[in-house]
Amino acid sequence: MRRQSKVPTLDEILEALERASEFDELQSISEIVRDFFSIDHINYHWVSSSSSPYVCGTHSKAWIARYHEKEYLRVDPVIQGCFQRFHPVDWKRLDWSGKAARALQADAIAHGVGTQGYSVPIRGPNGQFALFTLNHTCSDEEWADFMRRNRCNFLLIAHYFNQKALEFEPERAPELAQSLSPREIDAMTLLAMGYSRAQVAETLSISEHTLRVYIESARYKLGAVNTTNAVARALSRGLIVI
Amino acid sequence: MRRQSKVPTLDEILEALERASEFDELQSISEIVRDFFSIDHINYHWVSSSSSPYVCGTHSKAWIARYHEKEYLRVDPVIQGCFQRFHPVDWKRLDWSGKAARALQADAIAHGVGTQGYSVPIRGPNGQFALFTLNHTCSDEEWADFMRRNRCNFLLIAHYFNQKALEFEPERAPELAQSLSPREIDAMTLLAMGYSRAQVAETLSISEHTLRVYIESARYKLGAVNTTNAVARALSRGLIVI
DNA sequence: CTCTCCATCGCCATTTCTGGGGAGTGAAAT
DNA sequence: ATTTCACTCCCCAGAAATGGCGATGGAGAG
Repeated sequence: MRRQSKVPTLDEILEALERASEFDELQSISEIVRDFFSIDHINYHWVSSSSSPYVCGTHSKAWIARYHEKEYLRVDPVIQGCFQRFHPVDWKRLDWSGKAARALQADAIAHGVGTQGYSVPIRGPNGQFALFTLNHTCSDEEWADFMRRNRCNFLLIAHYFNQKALEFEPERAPELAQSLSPREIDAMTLLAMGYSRAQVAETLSISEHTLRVYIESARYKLGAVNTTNAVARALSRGLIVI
Repeated sequence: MRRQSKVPTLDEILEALERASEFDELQSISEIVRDFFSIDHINYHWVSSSSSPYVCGTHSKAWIARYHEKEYLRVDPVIQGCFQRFHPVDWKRLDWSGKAARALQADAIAHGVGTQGYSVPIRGPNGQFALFTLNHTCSDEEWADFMRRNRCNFLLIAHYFNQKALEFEPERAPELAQSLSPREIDAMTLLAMGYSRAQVAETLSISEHTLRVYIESARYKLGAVNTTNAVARALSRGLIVI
């Protein structure tokens, strides 16, 4: 048994994650994970621009502040690339050709993020989306080899981090019970597909007025101020899919 | 090394999953996984009401057919429970009190599904959702102990199954879109947040006419027919976040 | 047996979008 | 150096969405 040794096993790290009862613990576990894998940085980032940022990891405070200040979230190829993928992705495989993306990249390296990156997308209920990211400075070959050996571990650690984040932020998904009725889902889906109200009403074989009741009702349930916002909220909560 | 033995290691199972190139292979790997864990059933189920069902595993064809015939999808507490959760869930912890749910439960047991169940929710891009389920007939204590020991493995296997399913259904993946300009992203984001055009224009400190040019331009790039559709597409492609 | 929620229908006035024109600047890319 | 593209500004008229009023019947839950 290695229980007494200074370096914990992966299982012990997962257990520690499971036992964590407050945010600060995640922060210190981040450092343990980083040391365990002997890499420069690990970072957990719950991606959402509307609510307060939810980040923990070993990146410098300066970098995190700058990331928000510059609103890099909007142009980050890591975010955009991972959002469309299921599988974790090496940063080298992303598209950094945009001007804003290159600026972000240079800024990140200047802030000591590292030259190599690997991000695991994680998704929870209601369209929740987070990234678990590893960073290091080393050769491409070393990095690829390291990833080959450890990516399963990263999947698990990412999962545990996200589980805790969801636990600590229950207000993120509170009025989930307010799901939409089947007709409301139909209406929202067709609207998201670009149908006008008249077309939706015809498609659903109901009067346009009835349709409006559904839209209003969905809008109310979603706390949206107009149809576009209702569709956006329904989409980002995973209530509809287009 | 157990490489030569008849029973594969978990790593070998994951490798086999990774190598799989067609649907039928997943079916046979399901049986290997079932035997590996010595349980009654394992099942991978891509949950989607719109497209054709996507199921593989060791449940009987009769049960799968009945599940669809009876439209149990709509009332299944496993689906409803897992859809709202991030963490895998034991079927005992779900709410089986509804009339339809109890009928489903009785029907499932009659079809040999087993008395114990454990389902892992998995989510991919664009609201993709799937379940990886384990079933067995044994005591609650045995089941709980088995799950404690193996749930990390199930997370990984579920992930690999889903990865393959997504690979085999490429039409679900949206074409990687050309990105929007910063101003277009601003416009789409604010529209998604429910701002009217006048409000967006004021927020961005531009004329409403200019704003319209951005919206039109984004709409064209996204292949959208109207603003709501453009916002929906931008959201589901991860170009904007709200 | 209520009570809530879902599904369905109607009218009117006002606000907001949409689609059709056109035009000039500066920065980046080829 | 020429082209491309992002960004900015302007007008108008018709189409579409919104807000507020109200109503009936049925299914399921407590």
